[in-house]
Amino acid sequence: MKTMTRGELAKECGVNIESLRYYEKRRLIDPPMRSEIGYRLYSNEDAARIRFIRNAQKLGFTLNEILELLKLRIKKNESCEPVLEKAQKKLNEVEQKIKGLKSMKKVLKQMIHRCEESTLTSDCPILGSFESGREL
Amino acid sequence: MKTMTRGELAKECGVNIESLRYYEKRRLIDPPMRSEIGYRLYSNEDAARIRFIRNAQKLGFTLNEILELLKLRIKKNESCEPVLEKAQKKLNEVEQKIKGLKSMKKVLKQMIHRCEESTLTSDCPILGSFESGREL
DNA sequence: CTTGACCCTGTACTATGGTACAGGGTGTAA
DNA sequence: TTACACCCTGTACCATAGTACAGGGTCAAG
Repeated sequence: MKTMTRGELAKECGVNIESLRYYEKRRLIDPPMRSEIGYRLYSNEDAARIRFIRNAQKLGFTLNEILELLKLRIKKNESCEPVLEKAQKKLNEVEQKIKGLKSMKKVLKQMIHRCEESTLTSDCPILGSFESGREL
Repeated sequence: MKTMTRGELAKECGVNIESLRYYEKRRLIDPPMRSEIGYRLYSNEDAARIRFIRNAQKLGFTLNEILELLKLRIKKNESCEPVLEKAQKKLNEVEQKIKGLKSMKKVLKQMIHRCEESTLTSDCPILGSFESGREL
């Protein structure tokens, strides 16, 4: 299996080299294999995990939430119940976020439209964008 | 016009009373009117602004980004060009976020499905969820 | 055989986004 | 008239998520 050093992985995933150690400390990634002289050796799965973490962060999830997401793996001989429940909860969160982003999208489009039509008004559509989405 | 004190606004918007002062310092809200004895008096528009801020935060925008969004108001006698450009940029960001959330949604649904069907496997679908969305 | 580019550990510092006082004023209700 | 719930300012503290050393090891190229 192809492996990467810390610097290579950091470059590959576009993260700071120190962040990798930080994620390891926070248990977001498993302690990687070590070479004979003690260098960390990362797998492609580690890379996928790092990319997942960065993407999820951009979507507004905290590292703790991301840890929860990552723990949602189904292991053999283990009850599915708790996983199912958490996955369902996360799914709801994700759907709420999508909803919120869609209203933001709508309002941005409105603004772009107004600009293009030169319908200059001083009221701000952006403030109304969540009026009916307070529960997010 | 109906006004609110700091405590009332905080309660109304479900935020800590001190956060309001913090947002004022960060210029996310204008310095509000003051009563004769110096109490802050907030309008309904201020409340909408606070709600917008909180919602946008949950969607993964930083306070600086939110400030950018809030500045996207069209003022009379002002060129629309820069607003248009920024709005377009923000719109792209929002669309990318929606994309990312949709792939996360898909993968969560998959997991729920697997759970329900008791198709226990040890491979984790979550890691693949962004494989084709690295540009987010 | 040493210089440069990596890696290791531990620890300290930073930025962001709050949150919590301390010390003081106001205003109404018992 | 004093107790309580508010408000004010300034400043200090906190958690999260990194980021940057210091001090030291490894190894390939010149």
